[in-house]
Amino acid sequence: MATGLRARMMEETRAKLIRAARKAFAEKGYAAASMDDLTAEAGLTRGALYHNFGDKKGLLRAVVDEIDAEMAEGARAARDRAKTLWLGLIEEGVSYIEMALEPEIQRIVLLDGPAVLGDPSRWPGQNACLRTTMATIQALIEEGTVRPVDVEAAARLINGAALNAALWVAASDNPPAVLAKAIEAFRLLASGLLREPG
Amino acid sequence: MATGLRARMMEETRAKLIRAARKAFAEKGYAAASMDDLTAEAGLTRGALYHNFGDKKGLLRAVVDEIDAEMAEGARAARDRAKTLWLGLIEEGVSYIEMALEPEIQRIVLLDGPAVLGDPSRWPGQNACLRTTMATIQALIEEGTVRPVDVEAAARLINGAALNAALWVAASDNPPAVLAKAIEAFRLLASGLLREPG
DNA sequence: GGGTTGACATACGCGTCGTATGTCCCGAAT
DNA sequence: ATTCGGGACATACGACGCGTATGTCAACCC
Repeated sequence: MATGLRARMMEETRAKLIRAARKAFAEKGYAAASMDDLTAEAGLTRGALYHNFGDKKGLLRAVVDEIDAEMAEGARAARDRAKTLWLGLIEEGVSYIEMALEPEIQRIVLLDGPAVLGDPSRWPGQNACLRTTMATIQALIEEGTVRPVDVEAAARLINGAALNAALWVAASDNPPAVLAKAIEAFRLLASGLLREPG
Repeated sequence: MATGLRARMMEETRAKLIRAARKAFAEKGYAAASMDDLTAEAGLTRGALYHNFGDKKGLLRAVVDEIDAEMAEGARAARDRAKTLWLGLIEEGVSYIEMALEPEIQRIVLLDGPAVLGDPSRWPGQNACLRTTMATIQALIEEGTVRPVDVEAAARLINGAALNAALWVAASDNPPAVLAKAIEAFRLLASGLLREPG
């Protein structure tokens, strides 16, 4: 590949900035995070930031894309561990609920992300989470397990329910107990998609 | 009630500020809305703002509470127009989806609200929307139509799915068509709560 | 090895929030 | 009726943060 020295340095600084941004955005929220402090923490200045990401929103976009990819990867792993495809869909949802308990994901992806970047389904990072769920549902329909339904609509609703549940769980006084209730309700709701109710 | 002149003036300025805030927050978003412009539009200055609402977040809280109450009222009306209680729950959800198509609700309640004020279930304005759905589900369980399930969990998931669907619909290229798909998928999902699948 | 390009630092202007201070008028007490 | 206190709102001020414009130095190309 013969990646020149310039390019390697560039990737390094981008990585450092994204790392610092994940920390700052998660701890203080997007609005309260100072670009001066953030870049200083990364051992750089705002010059590097505006050169690499254009503006503050650009940095958030990069951070969200990275986390989104990690979430999708986790969900896919959860799905593949399940015995059947249908249980895979359930585990995928449960996985989202559990992942969203992490403050970093809460704050950045679920709260600030949509507010600053707009509707998640329009994110250019292609929204890996949504695509993963859509693929699973598509397969379930072809398999005959799930009733024919618009794949994107179902995926959106399922993910929306899961992520919203996670927000609720994380803000509750007793997360473990509430998590159990949320998962139970999620199973019930999801079963509405089944051709033969289980 | 013998409300004094002072109190009446106060209510008037609060109302004027909230009116201007709804407009500004909806059009420019919370972050980009200038308190100077906003208060000027209301024929006042920032002094009135900080006296009545404490800070910018306080104003947003007041706005969100007002809109939340209006949404809950609309949902209740939709529910009461339905033939059966179960159809009432569906209509309530559909009502949320349709209401959230208005940019004002989108921007203020669904995007900026959670980002600035945190998890909606913790909003002091008691989250009228959620309570309305909870009441409906509770009645459905007592009626025997819906399987026993944690009421708050079910309501959170149902509402989350609906509102998330609305975000998707509003951001789509062809809202009417997408709206139909969303409603269809919503019906399916909700039917998962039914004791006897229909 | 000199010129060019690009990555990043530094310096500045502009706008905004929150507060501290000032002003004026309603309402009550005498 | 006059005075006085307090509350509602206006004005003035300080601090901070974003984005841009300008500067600098090292890496690539010939």
